[in-house]
Amino acid sequence: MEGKTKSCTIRDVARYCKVGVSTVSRAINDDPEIAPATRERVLEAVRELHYVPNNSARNLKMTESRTVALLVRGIDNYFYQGMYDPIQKDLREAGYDYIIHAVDEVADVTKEASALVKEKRLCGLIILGGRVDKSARELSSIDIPYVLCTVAVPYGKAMPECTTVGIDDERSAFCITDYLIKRGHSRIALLGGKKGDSAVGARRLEGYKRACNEAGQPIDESLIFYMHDDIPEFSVENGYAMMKEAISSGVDFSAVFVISDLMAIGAYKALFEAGIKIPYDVSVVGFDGINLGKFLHPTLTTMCQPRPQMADKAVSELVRMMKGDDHIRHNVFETELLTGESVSTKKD
Amino acid sequence: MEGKTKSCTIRDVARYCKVGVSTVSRAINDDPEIAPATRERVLEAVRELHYVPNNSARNLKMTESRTVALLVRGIDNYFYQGMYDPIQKDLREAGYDYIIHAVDEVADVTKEASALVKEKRLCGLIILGGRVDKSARELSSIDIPYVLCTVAVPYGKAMPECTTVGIDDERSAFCITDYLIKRGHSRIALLGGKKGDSAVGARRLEGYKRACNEAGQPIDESLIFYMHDDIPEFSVENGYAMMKEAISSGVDFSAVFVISDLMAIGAYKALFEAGIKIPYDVSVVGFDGINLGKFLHPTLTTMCQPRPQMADKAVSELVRMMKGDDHIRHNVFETELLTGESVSTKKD
DNA sequence: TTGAAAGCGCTAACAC
DNA sequence: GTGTTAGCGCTTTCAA
Repeated sequence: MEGKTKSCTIRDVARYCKVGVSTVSRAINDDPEIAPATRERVLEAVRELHYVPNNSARNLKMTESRTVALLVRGIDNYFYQGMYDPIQKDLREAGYDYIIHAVDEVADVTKEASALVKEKRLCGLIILGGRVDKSARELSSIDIPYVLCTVAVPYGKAMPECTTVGIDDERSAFCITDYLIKRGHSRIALLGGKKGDSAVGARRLEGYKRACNEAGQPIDESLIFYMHDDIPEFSVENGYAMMKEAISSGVDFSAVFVISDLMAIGAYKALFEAGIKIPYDVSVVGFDGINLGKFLHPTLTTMCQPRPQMADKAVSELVRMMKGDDHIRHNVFETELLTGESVSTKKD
Repeated sequence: MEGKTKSCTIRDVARYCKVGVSTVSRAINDDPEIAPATRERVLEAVRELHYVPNNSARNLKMTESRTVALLVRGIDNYFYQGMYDPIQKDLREAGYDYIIHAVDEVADVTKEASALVKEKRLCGLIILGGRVDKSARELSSIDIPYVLCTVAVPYGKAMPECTTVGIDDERSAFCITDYLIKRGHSRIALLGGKKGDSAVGARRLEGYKRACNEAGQPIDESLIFYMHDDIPEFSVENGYAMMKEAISSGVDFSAVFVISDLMAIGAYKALFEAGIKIPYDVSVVGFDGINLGKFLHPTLTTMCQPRPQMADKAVSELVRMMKGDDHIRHNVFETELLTGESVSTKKD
């Protein structure tokens, strides 16, 4: 058993094989102009010595790479499931390596991004999730092509000056609320975002309000419930707590619009525990279109974000830009109403 | 609007402020022995120029860091939800920075780990998920403290020679199968791992078999179902497909042991669609103890892996080792039977 | 308190 | 084909 040897460098390998460092470098980089015999000898030594190239040094030296990073904010967000695979596949097919770097909810995406770019000599970047606000300006310090995918833009703010892939939250929320209204519901509760949220929560709230307004229904603030601050955002648990709050508030409603499917699962539970039958007593709609919705009972009616297509687009847009086209584009995807069994038609 | 300026370096900042590079270095690293006035001036320039230090160069130079990496295999695995937070929090409290690096299912964890260690000058590493098989030997090339958390060790293989945190899959599977047997079930279907799996799937299968054997029940191979290769492992969809297969096979069973909770959600759906009532017609138990189980209807009986405690332990073990204690320990956590409403007692 | 200079490990010119 | 060598951008002695 060897002790904690100071990790060996390219020079150690070179010395070991009695060759120059560049020969070792060539061997490990599959340089064609090296004698196959030498290459084998070097590679053998590499294995022998457990040599692993120091990427920092490598990245420092190299002028360009074929590496794209996927920067994810909120790694455990169930919503992204189903996006990693297409992104990875598309990127591979386009001939790029890729790495996933996750940052936690509180991290500064912009900073992480800049650091990552420098560190890895990235040639492209996809930022998944997060929001763009005051730090948006600083995004411009990223000097390689990048695209923002499903990144929330606070209501009222201008779109960032970079390529984006997303949906129109306001419009989608409008549509699904309108769907409920068309089905005869006039008292629709909203399980929304955090109080004071200015991103997705706010956009979806706006859509909800507009639908009510256009249908001539006054907004009843007592029908609007906000996420609990002490429970993770957009979680099942939060949906459960919010729905319980709605029920115990005693306010009357025949339908609920829950702004995320995961929260809707929690809402289901709260309704069930209260003996309220979906959709007979109360109709429920979610938002996102995660796969779990189809496995609920009753299956969940929701607005589906076309995640695989969005993932594909994020990659194709990035590839386009990496090839030199520095046009900025905002790709707004249509959401699709996924009809489940959780909504009933109300006849007065 | 500035063009794509070649990203600026410490020398650019130095020149801009008319100071030496080391002064800039001191400023950005909060070196105490620098005049506050100079520091401010430099920091101002840093902002002005959008200067971001190149981590590769930094890591290359620095001899030690306080950075720990969390290497996750299968980033979209719902199971890990609830582990990121404690790990992050514990690490912060212990005074370490940390980064999350995700590798996809097919990547070579060992290689990624070695590269990451060198690249980031890590002082510690937690590997979450994945399995240890032929590459186990090469783990030894990681020359910093690291711990394997919820990493599957193939059946029959010796435990790796490093600190681990996990559960006894065989024993846990035994317990929950035994629980079903004690509740009067004698024909228990198993929705297991992939055919030929040698890790968790195999261990849980062994536990199932042992429970049957010890209860004097012969193993009926027709009761054992394997994951479909064309559907993601351990997914809801796979559980659904497997359960459908079990139902349509016509084989008789009064209970099902599903080796993951997520799969159990799919199984629920298949049973429901077939008009089979849980737990009256068929009892269902899962494995893992993810939060969603409590939100199902009926709530899921399952073996709960104490994820937060495992996360805490992973960190405390790592910290212990980083402080110089190079003792290896295998921490095997007890799983806990979480009783839900999905199991009925069968009286003959 | 600050600046000059020596590398960290690697790649890529350039010589041989 | 292979070796020598000049940096990549940074931190860190060591002098001033």
